[in-house]
Amino acid sequence: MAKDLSTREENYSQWYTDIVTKADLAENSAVRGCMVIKPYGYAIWERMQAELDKMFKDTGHQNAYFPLFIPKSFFSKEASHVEGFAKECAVVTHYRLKNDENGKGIVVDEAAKLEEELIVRPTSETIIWDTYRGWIQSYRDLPLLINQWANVVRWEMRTRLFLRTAEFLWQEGHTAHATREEAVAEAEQMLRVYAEFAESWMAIPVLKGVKSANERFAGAVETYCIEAMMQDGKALQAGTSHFLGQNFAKAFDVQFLSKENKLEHVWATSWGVSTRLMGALVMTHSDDNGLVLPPKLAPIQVVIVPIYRNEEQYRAICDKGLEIKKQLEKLGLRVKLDDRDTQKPGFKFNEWEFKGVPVRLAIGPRDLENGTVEVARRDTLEKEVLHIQDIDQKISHLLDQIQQNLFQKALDFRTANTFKVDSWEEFKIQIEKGGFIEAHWDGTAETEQFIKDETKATIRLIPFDGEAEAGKCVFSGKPSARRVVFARSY
RNA sequence: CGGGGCAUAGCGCAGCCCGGCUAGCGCACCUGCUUUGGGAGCAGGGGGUCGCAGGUUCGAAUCCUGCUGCCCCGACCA
Repeated sequence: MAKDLSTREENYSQWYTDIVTKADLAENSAVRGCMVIKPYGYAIWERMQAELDKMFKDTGHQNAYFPLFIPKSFFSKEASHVEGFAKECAVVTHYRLKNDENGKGIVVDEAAKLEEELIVRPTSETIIWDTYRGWIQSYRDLPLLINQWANVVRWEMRTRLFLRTAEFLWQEGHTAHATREEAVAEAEQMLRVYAEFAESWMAIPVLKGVKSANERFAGAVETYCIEAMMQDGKALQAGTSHFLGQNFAKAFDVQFLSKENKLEHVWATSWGVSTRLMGALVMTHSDDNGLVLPPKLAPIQVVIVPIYRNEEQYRAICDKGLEIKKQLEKLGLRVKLDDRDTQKPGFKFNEWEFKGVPVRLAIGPRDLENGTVEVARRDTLEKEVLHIQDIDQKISHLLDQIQQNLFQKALDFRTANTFKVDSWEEFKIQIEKGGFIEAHWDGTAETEQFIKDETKATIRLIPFDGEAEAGKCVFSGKPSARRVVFARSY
């Protein structure tokens, strides 16, 4: 049915690219590694932003904006942070162009060299902490709870639309607290916010946990994360939240006077999700017929397609369609009446299916006579005929059902592809098949590295809700107190 | 930065080995008529410095040399 689309079976990564480009979410740009997010894709991102922003504000955060450029010297102040990002920074060295003396276009004016080079932010900890020094004097200034929506640049070798691009959009929260406990609680709280968003809005089930030292954010004391399973069995980190300890406060000399009149360094967190979530959304729900969107994030939740033979029918059916649209919009639904006279119904059916619209209503002459409408749901591709007077209640209910069904399907898939493994032989076999592996680990970086080198699998997280269970490390045989989750990842 | 491949209409490709008339096909696009309950049919039409620069030749998309760009595979990563 869906022509021009690879199937997941044939070529999973081609299938992903096909959906992103053909559903009009994004395309590659003239700039290597950078994408153009197209209106339909951006509309989904805006819906994500709107809900996340509300969740951040509900938890007491305020938005602000910090510069795109960071003085190079700021980067060197936190040792492990520099080390983590140095290899992928874009650097601004000059501030002026001029006409080439030989008449060959525009060249960099070497006379306009910056005294101090500027880094295009790969993340904003350094510029933000340099700023916070001026904002924080006393415990009365704490906690400081700030978020920013921004673009960042990480010069990646290999890029893929949404999943890894040289420039991407994200939000980064940066908070300052008087105590260690409060900062840890903040990092944990924001991870719960992310998990809630992923599960309730994106219909993506996620595991919550802590990263191993190898996978920790550069400059963090502890990194928390949510991990989702894609349909090819690989893991995708969907959000991270970091407890930064006093690392940045010390590097940037951010101190406050406590109630006891003692000068102390503040405690910090940072947390972020990016346009990568768009990739997660595509890879979690979509099928071989195209994109599948959860109703809560779909820019169009219901599309109405009129079917007609002549001008007279066209007008009568579009009138009815408009009536239904208004009726549904009163319930707060996002509805589109596709009254284009330039495409045939069959074309429209396929197009909206490909674009993942959760519910399609078709109205033709027969329906007009019978007072009915054909309802098709994107997730199961099932169709039924309803009486027009029933659609008010039924459509809202159907959208809820679709939202739940998508979550349940994704959860069932993850459950079916999660395995407890207790021997190294079994581990090597299972990892080839994909999915999450729950195995014991001796807690050493050496073992983790060895497993990665041998199998390309990494520890995705040490689950929060993992039950204590004594066992032996799947690789070294040394004692272990709990299982951790291994997988190959994006 | 190492290994491989590609560059011909908006997109996808054929032609190149073995040089030769006006460079072709599918999709898309434009016009008209018939159509419209799962990607319409027919007819007509528009669109190309064959990546760039040299060379060989009577003649180059095709052969030779150099350059540039892009893609794929590896090391890095949300």
